[in-house]
Amino acid sequence: MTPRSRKQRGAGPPPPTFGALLDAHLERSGLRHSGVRDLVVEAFLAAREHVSVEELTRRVRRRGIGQATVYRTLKLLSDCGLAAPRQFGDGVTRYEPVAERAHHDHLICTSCGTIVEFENPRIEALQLAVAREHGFTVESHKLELYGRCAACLRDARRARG
Amino acid sequence: MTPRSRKQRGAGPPPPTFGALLDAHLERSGLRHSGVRDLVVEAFLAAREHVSVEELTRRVRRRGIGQATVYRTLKLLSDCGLAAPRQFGDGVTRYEPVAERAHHDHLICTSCGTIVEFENPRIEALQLAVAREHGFTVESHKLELYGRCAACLRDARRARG
DNA sequence: GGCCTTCTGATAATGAATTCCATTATCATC
DNA sequence: GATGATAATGGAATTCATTATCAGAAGGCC
Repeated sequence: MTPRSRKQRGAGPPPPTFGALLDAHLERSGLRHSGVRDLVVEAFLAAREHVSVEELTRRVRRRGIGQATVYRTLKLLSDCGLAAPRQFGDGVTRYEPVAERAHHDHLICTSCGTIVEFENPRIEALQLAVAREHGFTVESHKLELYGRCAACLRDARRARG
Repeated sequence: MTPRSRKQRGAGPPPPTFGALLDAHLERSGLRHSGVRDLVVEAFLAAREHVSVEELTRRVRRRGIGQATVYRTLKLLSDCGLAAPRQFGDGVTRYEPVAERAHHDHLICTSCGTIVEFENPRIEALQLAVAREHGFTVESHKLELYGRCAACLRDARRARG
């Protein structure tokens, strides 16, 4: 058990960092550290939007990192719950980091592709209630609302009249 | 304009049938009728679960229908809003008929793959409210809750102790 | 029936995701 | 610091779902 980065300051439980959680998973699974993986993770965290493997590969290719490794790293992060894969219907899987901030859901404009994030505790509470009614426990969820954003609605109105 | 199946009985607006809606779309788009397509649609409606192209093809192949046609037909139904594509994260797109009953969402067991449908008007109402706050209009949505079903929870408990 | 267009089935093509394999890097142990 | 076992890597090859192509069949109007 590595004792590194076990800082405990002030009141409340110690906040586990992204790196610490990843380390824990690596240890648990008998995996190793690697500089390449660190670079991919770093680039992943730096890209704050929902990033595809292709996009992320483009950002690390100049350092000689291949896309197979990017696939593997994102899958690794998904496995330990540090990244969430999302499919918005265009055939490519996008990933976003979790554990940095609260869970959120998405509004997707079917006209221009804009993605807006939101969170709503009341919806989350109702989800848990529904699951319990069916005997389920909830590990994760996806909520996506597809429609037209304000700008596209304005454009549509202007074009019509 | 084909006047077929325009039955109007009792009070309230006339309920457009699945076939009538499809006909309207075909006419609007300058497409034709075909016996093969009718067979695929029939098989699609007969399979009430969320069906993949592969599964649906298996059910119509003995009548000489190829999977390219199944893909095309399901895409056609999606285009006119009579089928809804769903991706549950296993890489295959599943379709389900709409316009037959109210919209519903899904509980997916991450252990055994069971899919349970539910609907919750309060969640739907909150979704509309959230969208309005962001200036969006909602055309459709997807809500999926991933977790463990009652049976798998029971098995897990038994295996543990 | 003739004509034009759409539809169909077989198959090739596409593209995202995974796997293979030879090489390299990591890390506990000496 | 050298060694050995094994995970990690990059590029190519492969898999698999989906889409495009094309020649021939079928729908629908005259």
